[in-house]
Amino acid sequence: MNASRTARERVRAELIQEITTIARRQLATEGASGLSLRAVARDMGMVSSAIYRYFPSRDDLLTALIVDGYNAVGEVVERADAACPRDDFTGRWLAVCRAVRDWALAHPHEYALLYGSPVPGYQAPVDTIAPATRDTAVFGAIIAEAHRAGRLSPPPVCPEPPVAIAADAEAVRALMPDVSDDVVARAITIWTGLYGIVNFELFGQFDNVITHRAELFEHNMACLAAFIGLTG
Amino acid sequence: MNASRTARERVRAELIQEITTIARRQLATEGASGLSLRAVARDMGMVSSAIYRYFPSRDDLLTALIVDGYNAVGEVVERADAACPRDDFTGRWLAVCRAVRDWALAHPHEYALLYGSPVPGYQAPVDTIAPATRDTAVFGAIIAEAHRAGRLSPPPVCPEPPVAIAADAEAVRALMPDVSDDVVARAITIWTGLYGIVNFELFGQFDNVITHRAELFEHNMACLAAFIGLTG
DNA sequence: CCATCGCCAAGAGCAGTGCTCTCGGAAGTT
DNA sequence: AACTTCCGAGAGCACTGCTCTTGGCGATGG
Repeated sequence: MNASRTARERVRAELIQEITTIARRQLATEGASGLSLRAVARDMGMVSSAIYRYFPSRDDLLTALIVDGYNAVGEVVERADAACPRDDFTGRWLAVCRAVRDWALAHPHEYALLYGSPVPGYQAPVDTIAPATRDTAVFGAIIAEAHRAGRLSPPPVCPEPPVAIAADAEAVRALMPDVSDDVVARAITIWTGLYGIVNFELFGQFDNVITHRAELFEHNMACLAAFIGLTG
Repeated sequence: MNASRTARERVRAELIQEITTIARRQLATEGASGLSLRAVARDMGMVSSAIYRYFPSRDDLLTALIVDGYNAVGEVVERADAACPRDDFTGRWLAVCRAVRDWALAHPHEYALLYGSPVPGYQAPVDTIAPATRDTAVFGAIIAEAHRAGRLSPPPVCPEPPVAIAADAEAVRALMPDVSDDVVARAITIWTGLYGIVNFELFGQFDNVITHRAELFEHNMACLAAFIGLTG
């Protein structure tokens, strides 16, 4: 029957859920390299080989955690954006920046798994691509809507973008239609700038140098907003 | 005698050198997590326990590689800067940016060890601090000398930096005397921006999105130079 | 209702890891 | 020549990811 089969499937799904939950807890305390299938099995009162019924390899478990992580940061970013007045574009940008940083500080090991050095030998499967673009889509929407509302006027400090990046810009424009190549390039600049400063804070480059990190971050993001020409 | 003692010391130093060389080769091919003391020992025809006479733990070997890595990128940056006319500040900035990116692309695993996710449980000892600031010192010098030469005029796009970061700015000013808090904040922005884009390129965030990476990088760095007000 | 098939936990086992300990020999010191 | 120090070798511990086999339990089909 379908019912019984779904019962089987249900307990299976629940076990998978429990495995990822325990794995995420381990990831949070030990870090990615300390994630051990055997330890997860021990925590569940199972034998290590049983785990392999649900995750064929450690990398598959990592993939599940990565997908969860991208979705978590994506959701946090979407919520932060949604909580802002639609026409406060600078506010929306700052809100999503704070959301990213706060989530990163709260889940440093998960963040490192997403945006840090890739695990050697690990090739991100296609399943991770879609969740990985959730936050980026929000950024793109903010820029696109600000542009459409006429609230985007980039100050003329940048040189003209080279023609070589026109093709890439065309692809990126899927996220933010109608903006110029110059704006696309600036968007990439502030996008990488956001994650660059979060990386430096989390990965230790600010140690012994910068102490008022929240204030610096806030100011930095405001400057990047001004750099791309967000007004208000 | 001193001579014999130094003979002992010399063969010891040579062995340490050989260990780090082999370890660096392994790091380049396998990545940090694939670095194995036993494999290094095998490559040297030693038994694994003998390695511990020279490096008390795997982390100590990692530390040696990290120090070497910081010095390598520091030297590359210094050379790139030194090859430029002293008063071509924009050119110097772009040259060091390219040097960082080229080195990162040539030594991805070493770069990841320096600027990627920290190895869990690994605490960078004080020995790594000084080498880690070699590249930063070059950046600071470029900004400072441009300011002194009157060739630094930041466009007025940024809000005023908050007073909270004044203390940090004072510390950073050791690298670039006499500049304003605003310039310090912008310097941090372009500094994190440089490594942010290199991180994204190396760690896979540009995959399936950006193909003309050298051109985008070049343009991006030129924009950051304009952002901090480098003229010429 | 019974036989069958498929899923799954358990255990043993392999090859590898970091690291510790002991032992014996060689090199340097007095 | 005796002694101390250093160092390589080997065995061993606890751990890892992963594979294979075994046996049982539950769902399925006749």
